[in-house]
Amino acid sequence: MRASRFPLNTVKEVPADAETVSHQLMLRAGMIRKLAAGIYTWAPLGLRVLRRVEAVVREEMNRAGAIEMLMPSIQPRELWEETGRWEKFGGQLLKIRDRKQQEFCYGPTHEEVITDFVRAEIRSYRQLPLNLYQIQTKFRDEIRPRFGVMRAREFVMKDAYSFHLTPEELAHEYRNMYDTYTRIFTRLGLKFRAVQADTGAIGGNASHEFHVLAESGEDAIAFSDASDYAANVELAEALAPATPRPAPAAKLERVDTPTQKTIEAVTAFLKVEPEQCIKTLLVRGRNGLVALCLRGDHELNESKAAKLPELPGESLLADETEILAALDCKPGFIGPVGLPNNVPVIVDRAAAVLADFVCGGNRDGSHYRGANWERDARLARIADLRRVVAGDPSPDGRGRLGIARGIEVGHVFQLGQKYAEAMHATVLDEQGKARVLHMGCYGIGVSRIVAAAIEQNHDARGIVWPAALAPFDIALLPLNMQKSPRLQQAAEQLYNELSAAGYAVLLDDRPLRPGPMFADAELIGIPHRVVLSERGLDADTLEYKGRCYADSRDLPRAGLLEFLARQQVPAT
RNA sequence: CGGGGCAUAGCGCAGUCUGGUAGCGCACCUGCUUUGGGAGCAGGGGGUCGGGGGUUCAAAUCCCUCUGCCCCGACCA
Repeated sequence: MRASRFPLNTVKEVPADAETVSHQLMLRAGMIRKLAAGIYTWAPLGLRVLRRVEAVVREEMNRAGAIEMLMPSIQPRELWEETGRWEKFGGQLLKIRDRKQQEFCYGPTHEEVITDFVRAEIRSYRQLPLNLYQIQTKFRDEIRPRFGVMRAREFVMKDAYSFHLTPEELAHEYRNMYDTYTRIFTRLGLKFRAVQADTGAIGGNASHEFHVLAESGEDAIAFSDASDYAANVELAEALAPATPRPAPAAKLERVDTPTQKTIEAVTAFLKVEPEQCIKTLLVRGRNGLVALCLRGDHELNESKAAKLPELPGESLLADETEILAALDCKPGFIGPVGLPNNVPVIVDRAAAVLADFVCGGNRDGSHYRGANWERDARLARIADLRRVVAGDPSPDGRGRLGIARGIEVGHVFQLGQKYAEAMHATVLDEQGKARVLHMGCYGIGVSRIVAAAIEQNHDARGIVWPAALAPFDIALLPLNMQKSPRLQQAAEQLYNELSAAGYAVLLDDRPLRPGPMFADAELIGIPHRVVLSERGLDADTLEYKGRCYADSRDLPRAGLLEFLARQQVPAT
């Protein structure tokens, strides 16, 4: 590609509304342009990168035996009614109407469409197992799109769906996809980690997320320092403390805490540590309010709470009005001691081994100190409620947990029969009996990977693409070529040679001074730079510099192809 | 959904308080000089000041209203 013919619109100034490095660099490099909140145009430069991600994904999916297809992005309401998700999916589902006032949604995912397709097309167990995928634009009406294409409303996703006669077959394909994802992210040059994930409201047996490790990541992942245990923090189990609860030593005593409503204020006021306090959260249960007790320094893990049988499948804190209706005090002074019997108390494992603790007094402006379970407060129900923190023992019994931040770029899921059952997707088995299909689904955030790769690979001058993702392999920069016919000729010749050898070359034939040429090549992150100059022609050399190296080196002009081959520059 | 902020040339901003017919930097176009790390000089093009309504002799500026965008928060007692 000749730079004079390619819309390279790089900018020096950092766009005002871009917060993350990847967003800033993608805008500065001219890869994307915003059209509306969370909706982006992929400029030619950005599209080249996106296509390279797609190429790797496609190649590995095909190698794994999956088969590509393409489903519509517009989907009729009726299909979503079958699974109940027209309502349940919530505000993220973009609903639209056609001229006849028929309702559709813009697909945020394709379980319904694929299941509809498969139930019509696949009739026999002999056609199984089957793994179908597509690479396609999705739309999710995010509450808060941000960070450019990292959390966009419209984005490109690879979604695959597999169908099986038995759970064993499904588990087998799940493993196949897990391994395939590992290969994909490795080929893309990303530092990533597969972690156990919450199956959440979707249900199902097993699920793993693939996270690119980056400080700007929106997810927290917990991993052991001594084993390969890794899980999304939402899922990571907090083990019960090994030490038993000490016997009560202190007397229960009510203390005045006129304005101290938070753990921080109470501990400062009473001169105790948060570890010695119990905080009590009131949540909406199936039948009235439920009290959740945690140690003062711990935080509630809402997805763990949501799974408690006492809660309606989600964890919503009660508001002040509800609390005042049930208790005689405001939030900030609630505690397990003397709580009405119609409010069930669920105690976190770590909170359950405290003795002589401080807790709310169930009266405004009042706390207890020296409180003890069983002696002063009910301890009928103990559960794992809290978010793990760094230093907690690993749930597999080996090592301690660390917490890292990650960007979720892939998710594999054993869905089981949830959709097949709702939509009556069956095949006939050997006995001629209808059997409901078992289903898996496997997603990769293709456009998000572009941003995630930049988060991991950049420096002060711009993007430093992993080889597999670079929009061009080589930047060919002839310095001041418009003044020198022989330099022009040499550049053209080298450009043709490199292109013929399969490299994606950007020949910078713009009449620019050297500075801006170098700056552009570095900003857009081309891995290899070859400089041609009058000086070099005289000496029959050219200059090579790798994007991630500080220094350049002179090479004999004739030896470039051989040199590049040794550098393992990818040729497409 | 709640709170805050912003909207003026492709981008980044000033001008708004105190009304008087729109400006700076980058980018872009032309010419000359320059040429190994984002050049210099000279000239030039580009704006219904987010939309609508109102006040006024006069509105980017004051008032009303709508829209879009950004940030923070969504209750950890």
